[in-house]
Amino acid sequence: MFDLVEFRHLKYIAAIAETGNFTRAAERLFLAQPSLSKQIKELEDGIGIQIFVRHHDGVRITPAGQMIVSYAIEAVKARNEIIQAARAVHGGTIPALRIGFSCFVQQDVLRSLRDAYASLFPGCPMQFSGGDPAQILRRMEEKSLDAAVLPLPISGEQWTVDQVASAPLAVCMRADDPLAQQMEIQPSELAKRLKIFRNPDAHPEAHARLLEMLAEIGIEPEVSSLATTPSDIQWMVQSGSGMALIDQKTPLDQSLTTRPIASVNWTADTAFVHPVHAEHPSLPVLTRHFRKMNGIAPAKRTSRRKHADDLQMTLLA
Amino acid sequence: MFDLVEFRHLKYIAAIAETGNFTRAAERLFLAQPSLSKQIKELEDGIGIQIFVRHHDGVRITPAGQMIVSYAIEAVKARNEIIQAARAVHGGTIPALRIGFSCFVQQDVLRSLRDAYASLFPGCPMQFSGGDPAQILRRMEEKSLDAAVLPLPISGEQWTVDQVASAPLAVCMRADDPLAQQMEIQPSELAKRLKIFRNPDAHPEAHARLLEMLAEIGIEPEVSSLATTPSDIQWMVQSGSGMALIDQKTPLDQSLTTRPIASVNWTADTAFVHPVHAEHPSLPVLTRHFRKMNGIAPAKRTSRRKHADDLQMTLLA
DNA sequence: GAGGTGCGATAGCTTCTGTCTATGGCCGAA
DNA sequence: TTCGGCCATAGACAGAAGCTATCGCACCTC
Repeated sequence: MFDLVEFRHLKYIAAIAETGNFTRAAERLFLAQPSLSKQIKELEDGIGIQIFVRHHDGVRITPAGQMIVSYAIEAVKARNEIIQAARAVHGGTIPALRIGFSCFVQQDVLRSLRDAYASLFPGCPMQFSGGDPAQILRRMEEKSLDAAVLPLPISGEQWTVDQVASAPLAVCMRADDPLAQQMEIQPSELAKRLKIFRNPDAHPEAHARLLEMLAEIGIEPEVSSLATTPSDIQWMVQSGSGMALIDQKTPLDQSLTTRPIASVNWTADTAFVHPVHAEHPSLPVLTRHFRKMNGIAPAKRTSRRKHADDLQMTLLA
Repeated sequence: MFDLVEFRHLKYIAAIAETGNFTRAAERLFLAQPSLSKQIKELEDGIGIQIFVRHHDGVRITPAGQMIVSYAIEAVKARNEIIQAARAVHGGTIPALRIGFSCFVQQDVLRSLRDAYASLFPGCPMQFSGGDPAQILRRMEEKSLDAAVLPLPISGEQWTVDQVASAPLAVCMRADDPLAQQMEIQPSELAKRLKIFRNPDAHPEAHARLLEMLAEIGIEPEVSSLATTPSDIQWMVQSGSGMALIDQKTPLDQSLTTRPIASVNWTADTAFVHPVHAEHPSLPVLTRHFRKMNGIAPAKRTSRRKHADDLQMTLLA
């Protein structure tokens, strides 16, 4: 009974749903319209579900049909991508996936990426190479890297960006700093002490954005120390050169601590980035994988607060 | 080229992979062995991927084949479940999905569930009903509820449990409490002041687990106030009856605040639970949906700290 | 209201293909 | 050597998917 449903049908269903019209769907499928009608009718009868309601001016989709339509579109795309990727694996034409990453990206993110890749592309090698975001983007443009894990923001039409992690942005300071007695750091206090930054050349866009955000809460920091790695930053903070802003998940030296900034809710976000016109055959599958996660994730997305009060549920006792 | 691949093939591939043998797979599929051989051969030739390596004593799976095999198994199952569910929707035989929830579950989790259901089962009604976890489990056994969103732990062979949210477990206290000046609460201090608990009858397993965890860090609390809702707890804390442990995401009254417990990393986890032998036709699809999220999720799962810290334990709210 | 237009359904024929049975080749165990 | 297990090949056949031609229906225009 389920076996009546073949990919062929799913493709037809997707085309009909997208054109809203058997005739045009048939054209798009290079098929005669009666063939299409017949296939769909037999399918509907076979599985006992009416998918489309025929009108004189096209078709409407039933609720049950909508379920099938969404599924069909997804399923066909997934099939094609998997086969494409498996073909590449089989042909041995999968070169190592060359991933660039910033040393400011948390290791567990890289680990997750590695694990996901290993399970999706068994036996296919990866190469990781660290570097500045600016340099890594350049290397992706030169095609000496396939993809990267980088701190946001990354803008530009040429990049496909999927956020994969997010952590609060916090003030890093010495644990024995008097300010560490406070729960949160006030912007006014931060303004005087925030002096350690990443080298702006490493990720100009992120630096600019950070300064912009600081300006919004009235901070125009004196940028006096430039670091290139998280341990540089920690060393600088430790040696008393000032405070820094870091990803709260960064593993910290014992002598250091972090505090949130009062009245804001900033995050350090990390994304999986690759050129829109990807070259490496694994990228569509990987991207699909990430999108699924972010899609309609139940809970976990604190940013969903938007609908805070539209919640109306039938309460039964 | 992709269109050569039909569900029929995926079913065959899955059967061959599972039996390791064309002949037995053919039997299982009620098919003559040559038909199967021919189908697979044509498929392999068509898409240009060798999936199986034929030996005199059966078949091995190539790496590219492995990708396709895993995909095939998943895809066939997904198709069947979707059709099953759509059939139920179409037949109007989908009774309202009756969800029980504990009032200690954060609303955004319920909202996500509602949204996911609405998008997977357009037009199908839900009914929510609040209550104690113990009572809700009982009602699921009696089949007056289909599924529930509950704090972990939930054990027992009869339940299918999928974690859907997790938040740090924190100490809830008055904002003007002297201890609120501290960043973290030491277990020794907590021991004296922790007095407010959920009614143990509401979720005996969680209560027991909480006491066990507290014992591990040397706390044997005096359980002097019993609450049945988060607002009870907040009221009790506010009125000076002691401290409580709560999900850090709980919306707090202004006069209250939370602090982490020093040296541990406990979380309050929430799960989607239903009887293993589910009755409601949407449950396979919903569960599949949640599993996808949790599967190989790249980062985002703060609860993954387990690796770093054995002390981390699944807990209650 | 007559005729035109756009859409889907039906009928009948053709072609393709998935399945069957029968058989062959290969390898290892008895 | 022979037998048994396994997969591949060959040829026949039936069913299914496709095509063309045509119909029916609703709506629009004049």
